[in-house]
Amino acid sequence: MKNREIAEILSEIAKALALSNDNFFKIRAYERAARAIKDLPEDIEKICKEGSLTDIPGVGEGIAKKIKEYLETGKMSKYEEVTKDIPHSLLTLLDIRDLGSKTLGVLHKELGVLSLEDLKKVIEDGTFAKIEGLGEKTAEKILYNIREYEKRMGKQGRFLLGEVMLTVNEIVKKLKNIDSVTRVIPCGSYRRMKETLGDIDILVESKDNKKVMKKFTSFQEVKKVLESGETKTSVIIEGQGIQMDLRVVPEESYGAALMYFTGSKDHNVHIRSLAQRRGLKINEYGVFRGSMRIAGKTEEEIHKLLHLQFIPPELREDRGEIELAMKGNLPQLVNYNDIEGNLHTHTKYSDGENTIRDLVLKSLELEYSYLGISDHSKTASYANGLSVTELKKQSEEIDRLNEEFNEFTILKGIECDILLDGSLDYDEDVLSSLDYVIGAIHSHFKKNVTLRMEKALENPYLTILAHPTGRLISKRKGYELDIERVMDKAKEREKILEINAYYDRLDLDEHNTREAYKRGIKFCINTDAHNLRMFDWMDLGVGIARRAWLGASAVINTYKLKDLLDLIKRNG
DNA sequence: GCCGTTTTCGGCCCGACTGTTTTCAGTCG
Repeated sequence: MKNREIAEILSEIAKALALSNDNFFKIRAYERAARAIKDLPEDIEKICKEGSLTDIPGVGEGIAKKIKEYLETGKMSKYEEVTKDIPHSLLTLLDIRDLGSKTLGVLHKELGVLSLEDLKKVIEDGTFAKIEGLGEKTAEKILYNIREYEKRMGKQGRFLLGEVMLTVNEIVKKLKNIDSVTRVIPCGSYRRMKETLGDIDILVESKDNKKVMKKFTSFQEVKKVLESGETKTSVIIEGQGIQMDLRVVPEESYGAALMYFTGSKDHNVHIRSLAQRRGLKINEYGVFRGSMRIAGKTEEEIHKLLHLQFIPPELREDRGEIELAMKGNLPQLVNYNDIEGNLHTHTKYSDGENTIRDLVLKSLELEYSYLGISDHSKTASYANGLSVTELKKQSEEIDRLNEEFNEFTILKGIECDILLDGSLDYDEDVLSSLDYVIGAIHSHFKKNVTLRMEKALENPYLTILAHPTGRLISKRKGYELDIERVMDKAKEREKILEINAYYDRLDLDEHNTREAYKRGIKFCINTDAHNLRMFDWMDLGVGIARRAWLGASAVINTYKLKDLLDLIKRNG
């Protein structure tokens, strides 16, 4: 996939144009196209071959032609042209907070700044502060931001959703405890359930802005206050170093503020221009006709006023959801409370921390109606995989517990290693004694992974393929495999692909999930839980499913027990 | 450079905060 590569080039063109003071709207067009391509679910080369580049929102004839040129020749002449007199080292300086193209353009022109070293030098020798419009305070602020920039250089610069969830929950709880606060909702990419976040946006409903801001900035989690006004405050959070933006609005504006603060940016721009064409104006305080506010209290009433079906946050990416909402054709998405059970879980029998009973009680707390136990198979010695004898012992314990909890069902499963030759880790008679088998690759990531998976998918006993690409978001790229072939085989053999909601895996990701969904493949959302707390990651997996536009019928662990058994028995 | 429920030309979302200014430009989301 060259999506990221092309997005980066378009973004650099935008930066170069900005430094040359080119047309503002042209710059924005490049930025928008770059964002759309970076987050595109499909492979851009495939789209180009189909001749449908201009179907991408924000890509017109001009940019399509440039992308085509790049894919065919490996070069983009527009990029070469605009960066001819602007070194790459200058463009990267635009990633420093509060240093925009206007300021950097002046520094380049008047002080000859070309690099980070140059920039530091002109700040330290005082020439920076002498430029008209700048000053000591700005110099100090930029210097601080340079240090922060240097710290995150080389790092991804984004945070994992599952990683920031705890921090967010803590702070939401504290905010709710403030007297005048009536509602607190995390917005932004957090609410849209993107797998990684750049920052955290929190919306508060209160009549006493000053009090909220004062309390918030004094929370012990706050490391530095970037800015703080009547309605908006930005801080850096201790530990993770993530930025948190807090916005306070009154009740009558809460719906409009939710929409504004949830984004995405492109979705908002699209919605607002739609309103504009109807003679309306939308901002974070409401929908206005002239100076009259005619809506704003809830998101639902704003959608209704614009003749739009309600658009769930996870779809708000300007990928065609607005057009569908206009026609009332949005997909019915799987819901967070549709999940009936977790089928990929580990117990003390292998490398989990809890007993089967503990997991049953946790499942009951979550109002699940069944639970699948899937400890590791015998070859997975590093994870204390189960011998045939141990598996039998576990089976007997499950029988006893099933009698004890008669309204609830525990299913017998296994996370079975797919071996080097593509075979499964137990004999047929063992596999056939189980309710279902999850196949997983845990070793030899570079050896014939595609072939091994294909062979495993042909095995009649395999039910579900675990974490199909093997990636770890922040650490490991994944197996060397042809995921398209694996998807085709899964479809052919009617096998189920797992959406593994372990916070660092999130595998399949939303793009592959959407591709597989288009093929008519079914999924199972699991948390791969090794302890009770990990059960709470289920929402991450449902978030991926929703972002990939999946309906509940594509997710087998939303089925009632009987339907689930029908499916996996037929399958296994 | 993109785009169309007044348009294939002439628009392009909207507002908060800060610092350097005496009314606003730059940056951000």
